[in-house]
Amino acid sequence: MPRKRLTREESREQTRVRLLDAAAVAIAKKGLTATSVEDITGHAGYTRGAFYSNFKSKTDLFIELLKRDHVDVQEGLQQLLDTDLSGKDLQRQLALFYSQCYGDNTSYVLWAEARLHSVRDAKFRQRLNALCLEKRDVIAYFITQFCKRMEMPLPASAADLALAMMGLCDGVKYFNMSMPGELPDNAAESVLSAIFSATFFGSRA
Amino acid sequence: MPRKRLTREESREQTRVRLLDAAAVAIAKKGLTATSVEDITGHAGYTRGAFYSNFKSKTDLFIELLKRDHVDVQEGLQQLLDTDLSGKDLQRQLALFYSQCYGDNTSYVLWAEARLHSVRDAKFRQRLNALCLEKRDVIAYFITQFCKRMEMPLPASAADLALAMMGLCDGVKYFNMSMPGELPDNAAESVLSAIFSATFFGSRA
DNA sequence: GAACTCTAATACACAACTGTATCTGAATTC
DNA sequence: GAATTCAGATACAGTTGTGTATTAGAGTTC
Repeated sequence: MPRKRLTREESREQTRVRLLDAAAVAIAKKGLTATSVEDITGHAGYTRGAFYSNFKSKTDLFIELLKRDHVDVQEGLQQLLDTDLSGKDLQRQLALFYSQCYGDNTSYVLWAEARLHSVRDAKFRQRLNALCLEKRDVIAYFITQFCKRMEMPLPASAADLALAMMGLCDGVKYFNMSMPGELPDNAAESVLSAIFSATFFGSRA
Repeated sequence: MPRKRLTREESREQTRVRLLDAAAVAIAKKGLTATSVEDITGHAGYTRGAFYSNFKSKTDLFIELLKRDHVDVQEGLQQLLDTDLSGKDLQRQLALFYSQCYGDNTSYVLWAEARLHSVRDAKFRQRLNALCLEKRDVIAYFITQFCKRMEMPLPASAADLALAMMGLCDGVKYFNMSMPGELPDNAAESVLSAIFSATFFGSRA
Protein backbone atom coordinates (compact mmCIF):
# COMPACT_ATOMS: atom_id res chain seq x y z
CA MET A 1 0.00 0.00 0.00
CA PRO A 2 1.92 3.02 -1.21
CA ARG A 3 1.36 5.64 1.44
CA LYS A 4 1.15 9.05 -0.01
CA ARG A 5 4.00 11.31 0.84
CA LEU A 6 2.67 14.47 2.41
CA THR A 7 3.95 17.98 2.14
CA ARG A 8 4.58 19.83 5.33
CA GLU A 9 1.38 21.80 5.02
CA GLU A 10 -0.72 18.73 4.28
CA SER A 11 0.82 16.89 7.17
CA ARG A 12 0.20 19.78 9.52
CA GLU A 13 -3.38 20.08 8.39
CA GLN A 14 -3.89 16.37 8.90
CA THR A 15 -2.59 16.67 12.43
CA ARG A 16 -4.92 19.55 13.15
CA VAL A 17 -7.92 17.69 11.83
CA ARG A 18 -7.08 14.58 13.78
CA LEU A 19 -6.62 16.58 16.94
CA LEU A 20 -9.94 18.33 16.41
CA ASP A 21 -11.73 15.04 15.77
CA ALA A 22 -10.19 13.44 18.81
CA ALA A 23 -11.05 16.48 20.89
CA ALA A 24 -14.70 16.31 19.84
CA VAL A 25 -14.92 12.73 21.03
CA ALA A 26 -13.00 13.29 24.21
CA ILE A 27 -14.79 16.48 25.21
CA ALA A 28 -18.21 15.01 24.49
CA LYS A 29 -17.31 12.04 26.64
CA LYS A 30 -15.62 13.67 29.60
CA GLY A 31 -16.40 17.36 29.40
CA LEU A 32 -14.17 20.27 28.50
CA THR A 33 -12.57 20.75 31.89
CA ALA A 34 -12.05 17.09 32.64
CA THR A 35 -10.46 16.48 29.27
CA SER A 36 -6.72 16.94 29.47
CA VAL A 37 -4.56 17.92 26.57
CA GLU A 38 -3.03 14.48 26.84
CA ASP A 39 -6.45 12.84 26.50
CA ILE A 40 -6.84 14.58 23.20
CA THR A 41 -3.40 13.98 21.79
CA GLY A 42 -3.34 10.40 23.01
CA HIS A 43 -6.64 9.66 21.31
CA ALA A 44 -5.38 11.25 18.12
CA GLY A 45 -2.12 9.34 18.18
CA TYR A 46 0.18 12.23 19.02
CA THR A 47 1.91 13.71 22.03
CA ARG A 48 1.51 17.06 23.73
CA GLY A 49 4.13 18.56 21.50
CA ALA A 50 1.85 18.25 18.52
CA PHE A 51 -0.90 19.99 20.39
CA TYR A 52 1.04 23.02 21.55
CA SER A 53 2.55 23.44 18.15
CA ASN A 54 -0.93 23.62 16.60
CA PHE A 55 -3.08 25.38 19.19
CA LYS A 56 -2.58 28.10 21.72
CA SER A 57 -4.66 26.41 24.37
CA LYS A 58 -7.50 24.00 24.97
CA THR A 59 -9.99 26.84 24.74
CA ASP A 60 -8.49 27.86 21.45
CA LEU A 61 -8.93 24.38 20.04
CA PHE A 62 -12.44 24.21 21.43
CA ILE A 63 -13.60 27.34 19.69
CA GLU A 64 -12.22 26.04 16.42
CA LEU A 65 -14.13 22.86 16.97
CA LEU A 66 -17.31 24.82 17.46
CA LYS A 67 -16.70 26.92 14.40
CA ARG A 68 -16.25 23.82 12.31
CA ASP A 69 -19.53 22.40 13.55
CA HIS A 70 -21.24 25.74 13.16
CA VAL A 71 -20.24 26.01 9.53
CA ASP A 72 -21.59 22.54 8.83
CA VAL A 73 -24.95 23.37 10.39
CA GLN A 74 -25.18 26.72 8.64
CA GLU A 75 -24.56 25.09 5.29
CA GLY A 76 -27.07 22.39 6.02
CA LEU A 77 -29.75 24.90 6.94
CA GLN A 78 -28.98 26.97 3.92
CA GLN A 79 -29.43 23.92 1.77
CA LEU A 80 -32.74 23.13 3.44
CA LEU A 81 -33.84 26.64 2.72
CA ASP A 82 -32.91 26.39 -0.92
CA THR A 83 -34.35 23.01 -1.69
CA ASP A 84 -36.98 22.02 0.76
CA LEU A 85 -39.04 24.97 1.71
CA SER A 86 -41.51 24.21 -1.01
CA GLY A 87 -42.91 21.19 0.77
CA LYS A 88 -45.82 22.27 2.89
CA ASP A 89 -45.53 19.41 5.37
CA LEU A 90 -44.62 21.17 8.60
CA GLN A 91 -43.86 18.01 10.53
CA ARG A 92 -41.38 16.79 7.93
CA GLN A 93 -39.93 20.25 7.63
CA LEU A 94 -39.29 20.39 11.35
CA ALA A 95 -37.86 16.90 11.51
CA LEU A 96 -35.33 17.83 8.85
CA PHE A 97 -34.55 21.08 10.57
CA TYR A 98 -34.11 19.42 13.90
CA SER A 99 -31.87 16.65 12.64
CA GLN A 100 -29.86 19.25 10.80
CA CYS A 101 -29.21 21.08 14.05
CA TYR A 102 -28.53 18.01 16.14
CA GLY A 103 -27.85 15.04 13.97
CA ASP A 104 -25.83 13.34 16.65
CA ASN A 105 -25.45 13.63 20.36
CA THR A 106 -21.84 14.71 20.25
CA SER A 107 -22.81 17.95 18.65
CA TYR A 108 -25.45 18.67 21.26
CA VAL A 109 -23.06 18.00 24.11
CA LEU A 110 -20.38 20.20 22.59
CA TRP A 111 -22.72 23.15 22.36
CA ALA A 112 -24.09 22.60 25.83
CA GLU A 113 -20.53 22.55 27.07
CA ALA A 114 -19.88 25.76 25.16
CA ARG A 115 -22.87 27.54 26.64
CA LEU A 116 -21.72 26.72 30.13
CA HIS A 117 -18.18 27.74 29.44
CA SER A 118 -19.40 31.03 28.01
CA VAL A 119 -21.12 31.92 31.26
CA ARG A 120 -17.72 31.98 32.92
CA ASP A 121 -15.35 33.31 30.32
CA ALA A 122 -16.17 36.73 28.88
CA LYS A 123 -13.87 36.46 25.90
CA PHE A 124 -15.15 33.08 25.00
CA ARG A 125 -18.70 34.33 25.43
CA GLN A 126 -18.16 37.05 22.89
CA ARG A 127 -16.89 34.62 20.32
CA LEU A 128 -19.64 32.14 21.01
CA ASN A 129 -22.35 34.76 20.92
CA ALA A 130 -21.21 35.77 17.47
CA LEU A 131 -21.75 32.22 16.26
CA CYS A 132 -25.10 31.93 18.02
CA LEU A 133 -26.38 35.16 16.57
CA GLU A 134 -25.36 34.03 13.11
CA LYS A 135 -27.30 30.85 13.63
CA ARG A 136 -30.24 32.79 14.95
CA ASP A 137 -30.26 34.99 11.90
CA VAL A 138 -30.29 32.04 9.54
CA ILE A 139 -33.15 30.50 11.45
CA ALA A 140 -34.98 33.81 11.57
CA TYR A 141 -34.64 34.05 7.82
CA PHE A 142 -35.85 30.47 7.56
CA ILE A 143 -38.92 31.32 9.59
CA THR A 144 -39.59 34.48 7.64
CA GLN A 145 -39.42 32.67 4.33
CA PHE A 146 -41.58 29.93 5.65
CA CYS A 147 -44.31 32.29 6.76
CA LYS A 148 -44.11 34.23 3.55
CA ARG A 149 -44.65 31.12 1.45
CA MET A 150 -47.46 30.07 3.70
CA GLU A 151 -48.95 33.53 3.38
CA MET A 152 -49.33 33.98 7.09
CA PRO A 153 -48.21 36.75 9.42
CA LEU A 154 -45.35 36.21 11.86
CA PRO A 155 -46.76 35.73 15.37
CA ALA A 156 -43.75 37.59 16.84
CA SER A 157 -40.46 39.04 15.68
CA ALA A 158 -38.56 36.52 13.59
CA ALA A 159 -35.42 36.97 15.68
CA ASP A 160 -37.26 36.25 18.91
CA LEU A 161 -39.01 33.27 17.41
CA ALA A 162 -35.66 31.97 16.23
CA LEU A 163 -34.22 32.21 19.72
CA ALA A 164 -37.22 30.44 21.13
CA MET A 165 -36.90 27.76 18.50
CA MET A 166 -33.27 27.17 19.35
CA GLY A 167 -34.08 26.90 23.02
CA LEU A 168 -36.94 24.59 22.34
CA CYS A 169 -34.83 22.31 20.16
CA ASP A 170 -32.13 22.17 22.78
CA GLY A 171 -34.59 21.34 25.48
CA VAL A 172 -36.32 18.63 23.52
CA LYS A 173 -33.03 17.17 22.42
CA TYR A 174 -31.86 16.93 26.01
CA PHE A 175 -34.92 15.05 27.16
CA ASN A 176 -34.66 12.87 24.14
CA MET A 177 -31.09 11.94 24.95
CA SER A 178 -31.44 11.67 28.65
CA MET A 179 -34.70 9.75 28.88
CA PRO A 180 -34.97 7.67 25.76
CA GLY A 181 -37.46 5.40 27.48
CA GLU A 182 -39.61 8.14 28.85
CA LEU A 183 -40.50 9.71 25.54
CA PRO A 184 -41.79 8.13 22.37
CA ASP A 185 -39.27 8.30 19.55
CA ASN A 186 -41.07 11.01 17.69
CA ALA A 187 -41.84 13.07 20.78
CA ALA A 188 -39.39 15.69 19.70
CA GLU A 189 -41.12 16.29 16.42
CA SER A 190 -44.59 16.01 17.80
CA VAL A 191 -44.04 18.50 20.57
CA LEU A 192 -42.30 20.89 18.24
CA SER A 193 -45.00 20.42 15.73
CA ALA A 194 -47.80 21.00 18.23
CA ILE A 195 -46.22 24.20 19.43
CA PHE A 196 -45.27 25.48 16.06
CA SER A 197 -48.41 24.67 14.25
CA ALA A 198 -50.26 26.53 16.97
CA THR A 199 -47.76 29.37 16.88
CA PHE A 200 -47.73 29.75 13.14
CA PHE A 201 -51.19 28.65 12.17
CA GLY A 202 -53.06 29.57 15.32
CA SER A 203 -53.10 33.24 14.57
CA ARG A 204 -54.93 32.66 11.33
CA ALA A 205 -58.12 31.77 13.17
CA MET B 1 -22.81 39.33 71.69
CA PRO B 2 -23.68 36.05 73.39
CA ARG B 3 -23.09 33.42 70.72
CA LYS B 4 -25.48 30.55 71.04
CA ARG B 5 -23.91 27.31 72.12
CA LEU B 6 -24.72 24.63 69.57
CA THR B 7 -25.38 20.99 70.13
CA ARG B 8 -23.40 18.51 68.06
CA GLU B 9 -26.28 17.96 65.70
CA GLU B 10 -26.95 21.65 65.21
CA SER B 11 -23.32 22.32 64.60
CA ARG B 12 -23.07 19.52 62.10
CA GLU B 13 -26.15 20.75 60.29
CA GLN B 14 -24.75 24.25 60.18
CA THR B 15 -21.58 22.94 58.63
CA ARG B 16 -23.52 21.03 55.99
CA VAL B 17 -25.59 24.05 55.08
CA ARG B 18 -22.55 26.28 54.86
CA LEU B 19 -20.77 23.75 52.68
CA LEU B 20 -23.78 23.46 50.40
CA ASP B 21 -24.11 27.23 50.11
CA ALA B 22 -20.44 27.64 49.36
CA ALA B 23 -20.60 24.83 46.84
CA ALA B 24 -23.47 26.50 45.00
CA VAL B 25 -21.47 29.67 44.62
CA ALA B 26 -18.24 27.92 43.69
CA ILE B 27 -19.79 25.50 41.23
CA ALA B 28 -21.80 28.20 39.54
CA LYS B 29 -18.64 30.22 39.20
CA LYS B 30 -16.12 27.64 38.08
CA GLY B 31 -18.10 24.58 37.07
CA LEU B 32 -18.48 21.24 38.79
CA THR B 33 -15.28 19.66 37.54
CA ALA B 34 -13.10 22.70 37.96
CA THR B 35 -14.32 23.24 41.51
CA SER B 36 -12.09 21.42 43.96
CA VAL B 37 -13.19 20.22 47.33
CA GLU B 38 -10.83 22.77 48.77
CA ASP B 39 -12.53 25.57 46.86
CA ILE B 40 -15.74 24.64 48.56
CA THR B 41 -14.44 24.17 52.06
CA GLY B 42 -12.24 27.25 51.83
CA HIS B 43 -15.18 29.39 50.80
CA ALA B 44 -17.24 27.97 53.61
CA GLY B 45 -14.53 28.52 56.18
CA TYR B 46 -13.63 24.89 56.79
CA THR B 47 -10.98 22.43 55.70
CA ARG B 48 -11.23 19.25 53.69
CA GLY B 49 -11.74 17.25 56.85
CA ALA B 50 -15.15 18.84 57.34
CA PHE B 51 -16.15 17.95 53.82
CA TYR B 52 -15.27 14.30 53.91
CA SER B 53 -16.88 13.90 57.28
CA ASN B 54 -20.16 15.24 55.82
CA PHE B 55 -20.29 14.01 52.23
CA LYS B 56 -19.18 10.93 50.40
CA SER B 57 -17.95 12.82 47.36
CA LYS B 58 -18.36 15.97 45.35
CA THR B 59 -21.08 14.33 43.26
CA ASP B 60 -22.88 13.38 46.45
CA LEU B 61 -22.85 16.96 47.64
CA PHE B 62 -23.93 18.17 44.23
CA ILE B 63 -27.01 16.03 44.09
CA GLU B 64 -28.02 17.24 47.54
CA LEU B 65 -27.59 20.77 46.32
CA LEU B 66 -29.91 20.08 43.38
CA LYS B 67 -32.47 18.44 45.59
CA ARG B 68 -32.50 21.44 47.87
CA ASP B 69 -33.07 23.76 44.92
CA HIS B 70 -35.64 21.41 43.44
CA VAL B 71 -37.70 21.40 46.58
CA ASP B 72 -37.69 25.18 46.69
CA VAL B 73 -38.92 25.44 43.11
CA GLN B 74 -41.56 22.77 43.59
CA GLU B 75 -42.94 24.56 46.60
CA GLY B 76 -42.91 27.85 44.77
CA LEU B 77 -44.82 26.44 41.83
CA GLN B 78 -47.26 24.77 44.13
CA GLN B 79 -47.91 28.07 45.79
CA LEU B 80 -48.41 29.77 42.45
CA LEU B 81 -50.90 27.11 41.57
CA ASP B 82 -52.82 27.57 44.78
CA THR B 83 -52.95 31.32 44.88
CA ASP B 84 -52.40 32.83 41.49
CA LEU B 85 -54.11 30.76 38.88
CA SER B 86 -57.19 32.85 39.16
CA GLY B 87 -55.64 35.83 37.42
CA LYS B 88 -56.28 35.60 33.71
CA ASP B 89 -53.28 37.67 32.69
CA LEU B 90 -51.12 35.21 30.79
CA GLN B 91 -48.13 37.49 30.58
CA ARG B 92 -48.02 38.06 34.30
CA GLN B 93 -48.66 34.40 34.94
CA LEU B 94 -45.69 33.43 32.81
CA ALA B 95 -43.39 36.02 34.30
CA LEU B 96 -44.13 34.65 37.74
CA PHE B 97 -43.68 31.12 36.56
CA TYR B 98 -40.43 31.92 34.88
CA SER B 99 -38.94 33.79 37.79
CA GLN B 100 -40.04 30.96 40.03
CA CYS B 101 -38.03 28.50 37.95
CA TYR B 102 -34.97 30.70 37.50
CA GLY B 103 -35.03 33.52 39.95
CA ASP B 104 -31.28 33.86 39.82
CA ASN B 105 -28.52 32.85 37.50
CA THR B 106 -26.85 30.52 39.96
CA SER B 107 -29.78 28.21 39.83
CA TYR B 108 -29.79 28.09 36.04
CA VAL B 109 -26.09 27.33 35.87
CA LEU B 110 -26.38 24.61 38.46
CA TRP B 111 -29.02 22.79 36.47
CA ALA B 112 -27.20 23.24 33.20
CA GLU B 113 -24.18 21.74 34.89
CA ALA B 114 -26.33 18.89 36.12
CA ARG B 115 -27.73 18.13 32.69
CA LEU B 116 -24.27 17.87 31.25
CA HIS B 117 -23.05 15.73 34.07
CA SER B 118 -26.00 13.44 33.64
CA VAL B 119 -25.06 12.74 30.05
CA ARG B 120 -21.88 11.12 31.32
CA ASP B 121 -22.82 9.46 34.55
CA ALA B 122 -25.62 6.90 34.37
CA LYS B 123 -26.24 6.75 38.11
CA PHE B 124 -26.36 10.49 38.36
CA ARG B 125 -28.65 10.61 35.36
CA GLN B 126 -31.17 8.35 37.03
CA ARG B 127 -31.28 10.50 40.11
CA LEU B 128 -31.51 13.68 38.09
CA ASN B 129 -34.20 12.34 35.81
CA ALA B 130 -36.32 11.55 38.81
CA LEU B 131 -36.16 15.18 39.85
CA CYS B 132 -36.84 16.43 36.33
CA LEU B 133 -39.85 14.22 35.89
CA GLU B 134 -41.25 15.41 39.17
CA LYS B 135 -40.85 18.96 38.00
CA ARG B 136 -42.40 18.09 34.66
CA ASP B 137 -45.42 16.62 36.39
CA VAL B 138 -45.99 19.68 38.49
CA ILE B 139 -45.75 21.86 35.41
CA ALA B 140 -48.03 19.54 33.48
CA TYR B 141 -50.56 19.81 36.27
CA PHE B 142 -50.10 23.54 36.20
CA ILE B 143 -50.84 23.62 32.48
CA THR B 144 -53.82 21.31 32.81
CA GLN B 145 -55.36 23.44 35.51
CA PHE B 146 -54.68 26.56 33.54
CA CYS B 147 -56.43 25.25 30.46
CA LYS B 148 -59.31 23.95 32.49
CA ARG B 149 -59.93 27.33 34.08
CA MET B 150 -59.64 28.96 30.70
CA GLU B 151 -62.09 26.45 29.33
CA MET B 152 -59.88 25.56 26.41
CA PRO B 153 -58.57 22.23 25.15
CA LEU B 154 -54.92 21.22 25.57
CA PRO B 155 -53.11 21.60 22.24
CA ALA B 156 -50.96 18.54 23.05
CA SER B 157 -50.39 16.17 25.93
CA ALA B 158 -49.77 18.08 29.12
CA ALA B 159 -46.60 16.12 29.80
CA ASP B 160 -45.12 16.95 26.42
CA LEU B 161 -46.10 20.57 26.71
CA ALA B 162 -44.45 20.69 30.10
CA LEU B 163 -41.20 19.36 28.68
CA ALA B 164 -41.33 21.87 25.88
CA MET B 165 -41.98 24.62 28.36
CA MET B 166 -39.00 23.62 30.45
CA GLY B 167 -36.80 23.58 27.37
CA LEU B 168 -38.10 26.89 26.21
CA CYS B 169 -37.54 28.53 29.58
CA ASP B 170 -34.02 27.19 29.71
CA GLY B 171 -33.26 28.42 26.24
CA VAL B 172 -34.65 31.87 26.80
CA LYS B 173 -32.91 32.15 30.14
CA TYR B 174 -29.61 31.32 28.54
CA PHE B 175 -29.91 34.00 25.90
CA ASN B 176 -31.05 36.39 28.53
CA MET B 177 -27.99 35.73 30.64
CA SER B 178 -25.51 35.51 27.89
CA MET B 179 -26.55 38.46 25.75
CA PRO B 180 -28.12 40.97 28.08
CA GLY B 181 -27.55 43.69 25.52
CA GLU B 182 -28.92 41.75 22.59
CA LEU B 183 -32.37 41.25 24.00
CA PRO B 184 -34.73 43.76 25.54
CA ASP B 185 -35.30 43.13 29.21
CA ASN B 186 -38.70 41.64 28.79
CA ALA B 187 -37.78 39.54 25.76
CA ALA B 188 -38.06 36.38 27.82
CA GLU B 189 -41.64 37.05 28.75
CA SER B 190 -42.64 38.39 25.39
CA VAL B 191 -41.30 35.42 23.46
CA LEU B 192 -42.79 32.98 25.88
CA SER B 193 -46.00 34.87 25.80
CA ALA B 194 -46.13 34.96 22.00
CA ILE B 195 -45.55 31.25 21.76
CA PHE B 196 -47.86 30.30 24.53
CA SER B 197 -50.70 32.53 23.69
CA ALA B 198 -50.61 31.05 20.21
CA THR B 199 -50.25 27.55 21.58
CA PHE B 200 -53.02 27.84 24.11
CA PHE B 201 -55.33 30.30 22.53
CA GLY B 202 -54.60 29.65 18.90
CA SER B 203 -56.60 26.47 18.78
CA ARG B 204 -59.73 28.28 19.84
CA ALA B 205 -59.90 30.01 16.49
C1' DG C 1 23.25 16.30 -1.25
C1' DA C 2 24.35 19.75 2.21
C1' DA C 3 22.41 23.33 4.83
C1' DC C 4 18.26 24.79 6.56
C1' DT C 5 13.56 24.78 8.65
C1' DC C 6 9.72 23.34 10.81
C1' DT C 7 6.69 19.64 12.97
C1' DA C 8 6.22 16.86 16.65
C1' DA C 9 8.65 14.00 20.54
C1' DT C 10 11.00 14.16 24.78
C1' DA C 11 12.51 15.99 29.13
C1' DC C 12 11.88 18.97 32.93
C1' DA C 13 10.22 21.83 36.69
C1' DC C 14 6.38 22.92 39.01
C1' DA C 15 1.52 23.20 40.74
C1' DA C 16 -2.89 21.24 42.19
C1' DC C 17 -6.02 17.78 43.74
C1' DT C 18 -7.49 13.45 45.93
C1' DG C 19 -8.42 10.39 49.72
C1' DT C 20 -6.86 8.34 53.82
C1' DA C 21 -4.80 8.17 58.25
C1' DT C 22 -3.95 10.38 62.36
C1' DC C 23 -4.63 13.85 65.80
C1' DT C 24 -7.14 17.52 68.71
C1' DG C 25 -10.57 19.70 71.18
C1' DA C 26 -15.25 20.45 72.18
C1' DA C 27 -19.79 18.10 73.24
C1' DT C 28 -21.88 14.22 75.63
C1' DT C 29 -22.51 10.59 79.03
C1' DC C 30 -22.26 8.53 83.32
C1' DG D 1 -15.54 15.80 86.40
C1' DA D 2 -13.50 11.78 84.17
C1' DA D 3 -14.14 8.90 80.28
C1' DT D 4 -15.94 8.73 75.84
C1' DT D 5 -17.26 10.14 71.31
C1' DC D 6 -17.40 12.56 67.35
C1' DA D 7 -16.72 16.83 64.14
C1' DG D 8 -13.33 18.73 61.92
C1' DA D 9 -7.99 20.00 61.40
C1' DT D 10 -3.62 18.43 59.99
C1' DA D 11 -0.23 15.54 57.77
C1' DC D 12 0.99 12.43 54.16
C1' DA D 13 1.64 9.75 49.93
C1' DG D 14 0.48 9.40 45.42
C1' DT D 15 -1.45 10.90 40.96
C1' DT D 16 -2.32 13.96 37.22
C1' DG D 17 -1.95 17.94 35.03
C1' DT D 18 0.38 22.20 32.85
C1' DG D 19 3.60 24.89 29.87
C1' DT D 20 8.22 25.55 28.33
C1' DA D 21 12.73 24.32 26.74
C1' DT D 22 15.31 21.28 24.21
C1' DT D 23 16.03 17.70 20.75
C1' DA D 24 15.35 14.51 16.70
C1' DG D 25 13.94 13.71 12.31
C1' DA D 26 11.47 14.43 8.67
C1' DG D 27 10.44 18.00 4.50
C1' DT D 28 12.46 21.90 1.81
C1' DT D 29 15.75 24.85 -0.68
C1' DC D 30 19.62 25.79 -3.24
